[in-house]
Amino acid sequence: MAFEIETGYFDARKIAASGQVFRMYEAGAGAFDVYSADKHLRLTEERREDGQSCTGTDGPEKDNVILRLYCPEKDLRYWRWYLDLDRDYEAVIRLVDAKDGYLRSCCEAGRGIRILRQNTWEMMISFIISQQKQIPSIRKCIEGLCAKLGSRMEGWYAFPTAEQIAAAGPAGVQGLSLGYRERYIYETAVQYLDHGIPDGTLASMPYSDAKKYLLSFTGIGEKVANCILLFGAGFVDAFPIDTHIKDILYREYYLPNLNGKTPVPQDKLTMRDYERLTEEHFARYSGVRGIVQQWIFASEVAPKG
DNA sequence: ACCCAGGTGCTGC
DNA sequence: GCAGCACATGGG
Repeated sequence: MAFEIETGYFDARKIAASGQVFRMYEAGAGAFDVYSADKHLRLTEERREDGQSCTGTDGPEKDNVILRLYCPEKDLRYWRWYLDLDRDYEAVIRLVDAKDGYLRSCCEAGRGIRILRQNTWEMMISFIISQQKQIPSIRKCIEGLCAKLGSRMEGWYAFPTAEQIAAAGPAGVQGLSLGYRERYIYETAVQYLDHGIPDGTLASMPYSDAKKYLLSFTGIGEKVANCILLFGAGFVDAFPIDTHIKDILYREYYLPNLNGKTPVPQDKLTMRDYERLTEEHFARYSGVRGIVQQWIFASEVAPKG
């Protein structure tokens, strides 16, 4: 079944390349296959040329995209929610400090990127895999894991459930180039079956409780927890700080604001220092800092199509 | 051969 | 609390 939705601020290619989702593939001009847990969506995107391609000015693009969702009717609500179409991203763009030229260029480059509301369990395992890996390699590992342990669908594999990973035993996660993450994945699956999610969904918990819960799993630390909260639980204020974001914070917000003081070398800055930098310079984006983070990451780190 | 990748766990102070 | 190190594997 095809369902048509008019929207604005949507760029599927940028979303697919933004590093937040690993199972979203371009399948020809303006068409994308998205896989989430045991669901599949074929998405097409048609852009109306409303005047010009807004380079320079920041005039809001109003409902200039027609999305077509091809999926079973019972999944329509899931995918609509997944795409986060109800959030006003133009309002977030309007928050951007006019004096912050760097961030202005990032949000222009990142215009059209929405923060997807992905499956929490899938994000837990995906971002455990992501540590110390590059995005193409992460994709390969995830597809390998799906093919080995996930349910076979028509022409693709579902993301393996915690039951499937745990039932396969420690050997189930071997032979997939997961390296030292094998243990993290297997143990997290077992722990997930034990603890479950305390009270329904992470999204319904207070932020700090949700984070504490995630940190209790083997292989989930501060950075991975923030990615899960941001991409898999709807906490758009979560701000994952990885090596790239560290470099950028140091270059764009630490060095230019020394006021004559002698710089501390970057490898001397602690995690607290980076958190302090974010607090200082991104306070005005409180509540939506994850969106800002994604603009930065996508415009500077993610593979440029 | 060397360095790095969307880091985390463990140890020792 | 925070530093220092080990941990697999693939790619430049």
